[in-house]
Amino acid sequence: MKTDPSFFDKVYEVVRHVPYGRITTYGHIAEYIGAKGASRMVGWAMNASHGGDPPVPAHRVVNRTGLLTGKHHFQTEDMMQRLLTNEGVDVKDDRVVDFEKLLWIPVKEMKSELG
DNA sequence: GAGGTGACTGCGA
DNA sequence: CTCGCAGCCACCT
Repeated sequence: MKTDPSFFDKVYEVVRHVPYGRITTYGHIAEYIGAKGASRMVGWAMNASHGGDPPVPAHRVVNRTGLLTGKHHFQTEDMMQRLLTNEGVDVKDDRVVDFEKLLWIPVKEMKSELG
């Protein structure tokens, strides 16, 4: 079908599946939608997620090092960190503390969900 | 149709 | 450890 969901829609859906108090990375999202290596597109999609409906918790998406690289694209630079801390995710120096523990992998978690 | 952009990632020095 | 380069692919002009 040429009317298949856009690349962006795939990204949005995965991000929306990220549970509360959890985070994921661009690479894992890209891999899940079959665009492994195209992690840049994920971030690009996030930029278009503003005003999306339903809203996309872009603040739960960070780079592979847990760094809040996209915080500059929020309403305010401290918005991303604030949202994360609000969910119980501790952030320090623009990095997610114990981000590996809070890391949520769609390719892994979503698969289990299907079963 | 062609060129430029980007909220990333991996590898080498 | 830090710094730089190349690959990746959809969207915009």
